[in-house]
Amino acid sequence: MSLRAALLALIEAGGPSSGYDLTKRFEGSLAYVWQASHSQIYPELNRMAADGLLRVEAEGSRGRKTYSITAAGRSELHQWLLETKPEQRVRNEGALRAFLIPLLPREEALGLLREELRHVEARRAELETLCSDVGESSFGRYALERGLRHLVASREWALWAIERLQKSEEARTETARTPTGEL
Amino acid sequence: MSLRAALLALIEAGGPSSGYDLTKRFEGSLAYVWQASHSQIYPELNRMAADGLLRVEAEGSRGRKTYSITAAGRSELHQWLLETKPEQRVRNEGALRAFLIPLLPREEALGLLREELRHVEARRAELETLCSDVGESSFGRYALERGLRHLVASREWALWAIERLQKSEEARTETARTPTGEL
DNA sequence: AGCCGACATGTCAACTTCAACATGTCTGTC
DNA sequence: GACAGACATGTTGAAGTTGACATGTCGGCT
Repeated sequence: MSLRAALLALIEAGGPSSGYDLTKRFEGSLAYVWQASHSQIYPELNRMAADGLLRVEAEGSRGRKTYSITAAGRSELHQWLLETKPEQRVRNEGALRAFLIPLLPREEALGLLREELRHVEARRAELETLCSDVGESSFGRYALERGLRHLVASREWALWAIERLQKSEEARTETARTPTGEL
Repeated sequence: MSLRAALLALIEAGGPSSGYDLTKRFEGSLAYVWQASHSQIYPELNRMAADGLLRVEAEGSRGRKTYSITAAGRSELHQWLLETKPEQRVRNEGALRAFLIPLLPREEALGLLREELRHVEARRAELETLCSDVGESSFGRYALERGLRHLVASREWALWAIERLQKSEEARTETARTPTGEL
C-alpha cells in the first residue's frame, strides 16, 4: 500500500507523469525514505489505472504513457495519509547490528562503531548539501530535516557507544572482571 | 540473510534454544529492531541445520527441538557482523509520511504531526521503562539506547515541523501569498 | 473427565521486492 | 550512416514476509 501512496503523492505533487518520470523521482530525494525500481512501478501503475486511481492521460512517443490522478486516487491518498495508522514494524539492519555489538570482542566492536561513524558522517554531509541545494521550501524539506536529525542521533549514539566500550575496557583492566550481560 | 544472523546471534548469546524460545525473543526487545514470526523461524532453523550452521542438540517433549550453534554457524555470524556492509536501503513509512506532509492542508498536517508526537512520546516512555528495567549491562542495551535517541530525534523533528507550519501560517495570513514548493 | 491456556511445530497461499532479462525509440554527434 | 546514451516499458524467477490454517502435547484447575 505504501508504494501506491507514494506514487499517488508524486503524481499529485508533480502533476501528470510517466512511469519513467516516477522512477527518476524515486531515485532522487525520495530514495532516503522509500525505494522502488521500474520493475515494481510499471506494473503498479497499470494496476492503479485498472482500479480507477489513475487515468492514462496521453500516450506519447516511445510508448510513453502519462498518468494523471483521478478523484478516486486523490481520495485514496488522503485516506492513507489521515486514516491509516503508520506501520510500526521496522526492519533496520543498522539497529540489528547495534543489538549484536555485545557479542563481539571489544576491539572488533570498536572497529564496527568507528566504521558506522564514518558512514553516518558521510551521509550527513550528503544530506546537508541536498538541504542547502533545495532551499527552504522544497517538497521534500520535511523528510530531509527528519533524515538529518536521525543521522545526528545515530552519530551521537555511536560516540556514546564507543566511549562506553572504552570505559568498560578501563574498568576491566583495573578489576580484571569480565561482566557478561544477559539477554 | 539478516534473519539468519539474528537467529545465530540469539543462540550464541542465549545458549541452545528451540524455535519457540527464539520466537518469544523476537517478540521481546528485538522487536524494535527486527521482526520474524514462527512461520518464518521454523523453516529457517531447519534450513540452517541442513546447512550445518546449527545442530539439533536435543528433542524434548511436545516435539521440542533444541538447536545449538556450530563452529560454522559462529564463523558465519562473525563474518556477517564484520564483513558484510550494512544494507543501506531504508523503507520507512514514518519518513514517507513526513515527505508527503506538504500535500496536506495545514490543519490536517498539524493534526498528523500532533498525532505523531503523541505516539513518539508513548513509545519513548515504553523504551525508557524497558531501559531502567534491564539495567546497564543488558544484551540489548546498545540497541535500546539507539532506539531512544532516534525517538528523541523524531520528537524534536515533529516539534520543529509543527512550529514551522504555524509560522508559515502566520506569514500567509500576513501576506496572503501561498508558496507551493517544488519536488 | 473435561477444558483451558501455554507449549511446540509446521504448511500454504498471497503479496512485496529485486535483479536480470528483454525490447524498442529518439536525438545528437562523429 | 553508425553508434552512444537517454528515453521508455515491459516480464520473469527467486527470495523474503505475512496471516491464516492445521495439528498435537502437557499441566493445572474444576
